[in-house]
Amino acid sequence: MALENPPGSAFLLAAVGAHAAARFAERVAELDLTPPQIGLLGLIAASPGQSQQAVAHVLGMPPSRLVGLVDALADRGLVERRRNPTDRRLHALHITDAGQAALGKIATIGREHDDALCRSLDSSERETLRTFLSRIAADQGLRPGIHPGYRTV
Amino acid sequence: MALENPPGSAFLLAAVGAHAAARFAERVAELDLTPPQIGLLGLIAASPGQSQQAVAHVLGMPPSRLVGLVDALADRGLVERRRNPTDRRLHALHITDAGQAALGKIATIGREHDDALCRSLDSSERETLRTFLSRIAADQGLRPGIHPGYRTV
DNA sequence: TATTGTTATACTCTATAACTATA
DNA sequence: TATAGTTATAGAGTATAACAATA
Repeated sequence: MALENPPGSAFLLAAVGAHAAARFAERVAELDLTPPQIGLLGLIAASPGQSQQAVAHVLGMPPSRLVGLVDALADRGLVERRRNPTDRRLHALHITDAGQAALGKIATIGREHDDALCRSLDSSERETLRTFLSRIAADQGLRPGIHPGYRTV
Repeated sequence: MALENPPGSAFLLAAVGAHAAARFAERVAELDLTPPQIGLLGLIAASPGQSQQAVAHVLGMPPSRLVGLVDALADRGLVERRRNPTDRRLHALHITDAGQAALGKIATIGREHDDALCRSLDSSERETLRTFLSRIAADQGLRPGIHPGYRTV
């Protein structure tokens, strides 16, 4: 889209945001994890014990898609499914110690990523940027910490 | 990715950017155009007469992918392929009057989209946001007006 | 009969590589 | 032999819908 001169805020946001997402995906590939898997891991850590249906609903994705993501994390021992004894249909999702350790590494990578992306802004400018982006996110109905890319479009 | 509290700049950028891109795609669907088609249309308008190979290289996509995009725009009469008489292998890409008209509508939609996305910022804040984003884009090697989503990852 | 999780199927998007026409 | 453009094939990712287990 080479349309406006200079480009508008929305185009810049989309372009820089796509770049940020691509660079983050590159960095975490080192851990053999994808951004969707990491988003799920973070959500399970933040609110453990939820059913797959509940988590899928929060992320705005079909439950069938969640199965594969949980499989990948469970195969590696980062999360576990615990059957509810009173209603054996439910699989409560919990993070493991290995999962917590992985989240620690991810947080470090995230900070490095943040610094590299915003190295052309000083610390006060970064704060201003975060303020503006948070305000837009809230105004646009984005839930904090949930990437809208999960949603059905 | 619900990892940091509060979320870092990179995550906010990726989330807000994905939201911006999704809303823009919704708006231009009314014209029966997709964002990649629009990006190509804008590039052809900005530098007409280039070969498909050259355009594919600028956008960072395989030439085979460009064929389908050009087909879609040419079928609708928005662009045209002109064979180079001295080297008949080359197809120079040009925008048509209908293509220019479509770009006009797209620009209007883009401004509306920009206003809706940034309605929680005043005009001076929007200017600051554009400044910061432009600086990040330049620092990160993003070429002005080219969406990095075209690139091979 | 309703609900949770899973699997099966089909569809979209894309890259790679084969092909053609021109040089 | 080399290059521009095109077509064919195959792979990834995803949604929809069918299915099995449990209530």
